[in-house]
Amino acid sequence: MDKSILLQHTQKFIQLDEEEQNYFLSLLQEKQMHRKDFLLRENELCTYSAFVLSGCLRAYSIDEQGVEHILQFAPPNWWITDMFSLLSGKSAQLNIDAVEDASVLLLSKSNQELLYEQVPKFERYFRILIQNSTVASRQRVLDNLELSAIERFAKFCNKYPTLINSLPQKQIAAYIGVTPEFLSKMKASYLKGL
Amino acid sequence: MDKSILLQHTQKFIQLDEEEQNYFLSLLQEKQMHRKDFLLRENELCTYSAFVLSGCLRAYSIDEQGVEHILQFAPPNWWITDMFSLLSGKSAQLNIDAVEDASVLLLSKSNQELLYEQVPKFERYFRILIQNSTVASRQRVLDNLELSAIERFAKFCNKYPTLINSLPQKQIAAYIGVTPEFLSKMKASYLKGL
DNA sequence: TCAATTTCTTAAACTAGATTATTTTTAAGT
DNA sequence: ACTTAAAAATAATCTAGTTTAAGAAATTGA
Repeated sequence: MDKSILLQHTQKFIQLDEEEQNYFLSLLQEKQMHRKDFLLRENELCTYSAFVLSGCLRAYSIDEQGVEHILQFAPPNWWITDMFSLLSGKSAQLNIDAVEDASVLLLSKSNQELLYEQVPKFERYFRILIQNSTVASRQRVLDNLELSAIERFAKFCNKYPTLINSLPQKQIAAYIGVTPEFLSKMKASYLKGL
Repeated sequence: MDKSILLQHTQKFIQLDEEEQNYFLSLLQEKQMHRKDFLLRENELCTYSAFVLSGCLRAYSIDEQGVEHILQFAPPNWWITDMFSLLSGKSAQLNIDAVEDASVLLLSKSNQELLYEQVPKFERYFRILIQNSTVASRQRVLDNLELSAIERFAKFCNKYPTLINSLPQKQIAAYIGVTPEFLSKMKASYLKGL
């Protein structure tokens, strides 16, 4: 699988010479995943971040009643990890698996630290990504506070137009925070309104 | 007001020599605030981050019906800003004001960039803070998805035991995502249950 | 210190969204 | 292609949390 899309991604934020690019790639490990394969399970230790080359992963938790709640989808060009576990060294609350066949590049925590030491520019690269991620998750907190279920659904459709068709509706419901039954009902009454 | 608590804070994450410390402090501007004074208003451009020395600030948005939704409280030792506006240069959706008399240190965006150039260690300092902030806001997204209002209230009490007494109940409601009336009701039925 | 404003409580009526259950449709694995 | 399982739709019932309203308590600032 072609790793150049990751280099294109880094180039948006920092300038790397040939040697730095090769060093970066040498720290990564490629992995092919099939639908439903896990990258991380609850209670394990998360030691990797993953960059998605193709396919799609998701990060989710399972509550006491066994219901899944999806924190993040990662289509191509996205990083995904359990940052809490990765940083704290405590066991993960999140599961990460593939919603469809996927190919990812893994960066281990120790290699990431090595990378920061050898090529300090990467402090900036990851700082910027994490900033964006903070902005996004804060916005989602606000959305949950101020928007109704229908509005959250509409926003999801605008934000992830590609996912909307490839993803089971059930998982969209688990992301926006409603039951699958209610999402179905919302769609029906929305279509009726046309 | 004593700026040393900020230096103590940085020292938890990076080691600075005397000169670097003084340089850092020279980039900061102290500001005294009274209760209800604004640091930022919706639709303005956010150009500062603030570190709270004493008192308490909050960041919130106001929806179409005029209802406030609180994204963050910032007691002493916390940074607060509208990261979206600061980074994008677009106008703020957030208001930031003081919930009680406060004293803060302001770091302008341009001084922050200067700081990254002059003392690259600060890339690390802010990266770590932002990482923690991402972890916290992602956890809050999950909490909103999986916890009931009572559970969110209990979690808030555990997490901010000091705020619980100094803060109007109305604002706690605006943070956990319920109406003040329902929070009052929850408290009453909880106490009855004892 | 006292009026004015804001905050808190209580309670009844209401609604967005959950739950449970059944049927139909779609997709997956062999 | 076939079989089994998973996902989606529909509908009736139920409930956590909202809305509206009005009085009591607490803060505030002048």
